[in-house]
Amino acid sequence: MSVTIKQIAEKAGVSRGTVDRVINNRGHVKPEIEERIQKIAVELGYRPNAAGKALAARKKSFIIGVILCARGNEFFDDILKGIKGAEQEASEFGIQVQVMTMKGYQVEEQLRLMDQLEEQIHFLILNPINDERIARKINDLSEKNIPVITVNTDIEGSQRLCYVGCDYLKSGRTACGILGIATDGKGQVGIAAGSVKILGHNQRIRGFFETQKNRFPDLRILDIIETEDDKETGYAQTLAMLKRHPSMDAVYIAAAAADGVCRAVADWQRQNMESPHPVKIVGSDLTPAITKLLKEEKILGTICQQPWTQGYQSVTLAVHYLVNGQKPDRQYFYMKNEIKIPENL
Amino acid sequence: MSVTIKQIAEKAGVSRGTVDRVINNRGHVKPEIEERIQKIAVELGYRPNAAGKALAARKKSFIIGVILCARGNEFFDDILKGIKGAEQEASEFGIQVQVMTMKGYQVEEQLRLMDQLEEQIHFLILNPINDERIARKINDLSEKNIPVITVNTDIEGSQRLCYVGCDYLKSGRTACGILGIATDGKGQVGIAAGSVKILGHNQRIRGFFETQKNRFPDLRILDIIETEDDKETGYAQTLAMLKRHPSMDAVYIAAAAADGVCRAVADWQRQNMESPHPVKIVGSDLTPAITKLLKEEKILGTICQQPWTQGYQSVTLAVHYLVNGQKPDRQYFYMKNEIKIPENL
DNA sequence: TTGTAGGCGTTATCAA
DNA sequence: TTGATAACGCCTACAA
Repeated sequence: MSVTIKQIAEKAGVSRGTVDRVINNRGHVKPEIEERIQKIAVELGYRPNAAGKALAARKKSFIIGVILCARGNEFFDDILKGIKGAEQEASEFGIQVQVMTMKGYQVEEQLRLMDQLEEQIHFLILNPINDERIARKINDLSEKNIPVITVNTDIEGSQRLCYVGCDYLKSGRTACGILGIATDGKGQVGIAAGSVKILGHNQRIRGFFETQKNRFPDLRILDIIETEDDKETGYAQTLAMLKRHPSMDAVYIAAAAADGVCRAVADWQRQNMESPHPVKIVGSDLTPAITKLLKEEKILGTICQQPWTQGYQSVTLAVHYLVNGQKPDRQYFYMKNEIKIPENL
Repeated sequence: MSVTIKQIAEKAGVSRGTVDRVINNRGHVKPEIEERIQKIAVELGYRPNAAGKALAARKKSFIIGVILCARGNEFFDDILKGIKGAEQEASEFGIQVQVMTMKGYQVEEQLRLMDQLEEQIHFLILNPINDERIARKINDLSEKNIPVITVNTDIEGSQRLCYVGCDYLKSGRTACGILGIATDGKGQVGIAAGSVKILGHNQRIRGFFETQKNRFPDLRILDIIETEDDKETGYAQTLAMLKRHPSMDAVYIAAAAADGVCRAVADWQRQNMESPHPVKIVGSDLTPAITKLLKEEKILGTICQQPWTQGYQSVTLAVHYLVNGQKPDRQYFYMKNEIKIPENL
């Protein structure tokens, strides 16, 4: 049976209160007694009981705030589900979760939401826009004792506790690995990014190049376009790219707008009567749209990033911080890059 | 803030004890009062607090027994780690976990271990040998109020509460999907199973055939051998198979003994000077041996089955049963079939 | 059939 | 600086 504070107190000949003060570094304990208690705790292998903590924590009633650029972006649905899942657990600690979503990536809007939440919350989970003003606001909150965790996208130059999300570099490498396998290392590849300015897409492309260089030297990357995460732009840009490079036989979609890209490929194949050949496509994430394309075998596979876990884990880390006062033990909580094909959906 | 038994008691004008009796169906409550309390509980959306339950459960001190055919099989290391992870959680409920491992698959040995544990435990997690005597023993234990969960392998004709483990059919389908992609749907495939008598390997092969038929009609399955999960047998059988079918250009390893198979392929490629061609290999699971083969690019990829989660989840389900008296809500807890290539290790 | 009281481990408050 | 006490939500033995 595991060791309790009570047992330590008995063994040390002090009250439970004193042991609690020592264990949680609350001060107000005579140094020699502190030392004795520490020693006994280690000796007995004391591990705090989470259930006890949970019960005691209910008297405090903290609130965790969440801001996501999720409106009109179905990719975030799974992140939201993960947050909902953790909310149940948080409520056992008397902790509430307040989620706000915004549409698009306006810095002003995000700053406004942060200001608004500031009064009510004790912790912030943020899907940040990579802008200096946001970074400053994060630091501002941190100083006011509202720690921040970034989720899904990270931001440079801020004091966020940690980042929970995709390892975009690895995601790009994995995509290249799959296209390398599919084309016997000889693919003529085009890349469709959302915007090369978006940090994540940029890193995916870097990762793709890295693996191309190291492992598939005969694979060629012919072109990179930007879809602006928009179907129609994606369609037009992809079609133009295919016309520029008639030998292209593979496409990596490092962003949303997979529908547009796939439609362009299909149309081009229909038009390009003189030298028809298949174009192998690898996508990113697993939205309903992508699932459909997978099942219809319009794309070969897709590289996913555990969105549910991103939501769940960020809340769990916040709960752990609020209940135990413990910071996350590392800066980066990277998700797995899961490869999905029709067979293992 | 979430609803507690106390709040329900106040609203219903009865004591907490009575509410507890109703909520947990302990009987000894006047029907009309029972009904009233039920109604209020639903109305208020009562959800029991796990922390409170955990604390109260500590007074009972249950023991969960685990039997695994894990000795000398490094695949089970991750399952054991998952069990260790859940043990921590279980100990907060005052529940202990007692693990026994055995080498090989002797029915007698497993029966002996089951007999031995029977006296001490309140729940059994079993990696069963698919034999009728084991099934009978499972039913025997169930009647003695020791429920059983099967892990990693299932058994027919028993009353185990549920199965936690790999969806072998899907695993085989996924392997075929990858080899289909890698060979442009035109591979000449050999399959290396451990033994076609092992249920899991058999299902993997069935899954592989299924996808071949439905999605890759031009892919041909030339031969199936049995490695008996032994390196040397695997080597010899594979070499013989390659000699029988010189056109073979892909191998699916549905079992352990990947080293032997890969060595045979390498040797054969060295010998077969007249018509050299690459042989693409897909494996199963992610043991240290397989990881090495992946990194050396001797195999293309491998299909994994979340062994850690198998261990963790089986214990969690047992804990949940013992603490809440609730049976798992389904018969099958299937793991994801994760595709691993060097880039997303 | 129903209510009361004490305890599970931890923490906060108040008194000494 | 330290100790005593009550509370968090749930369960159970015992009393009424």
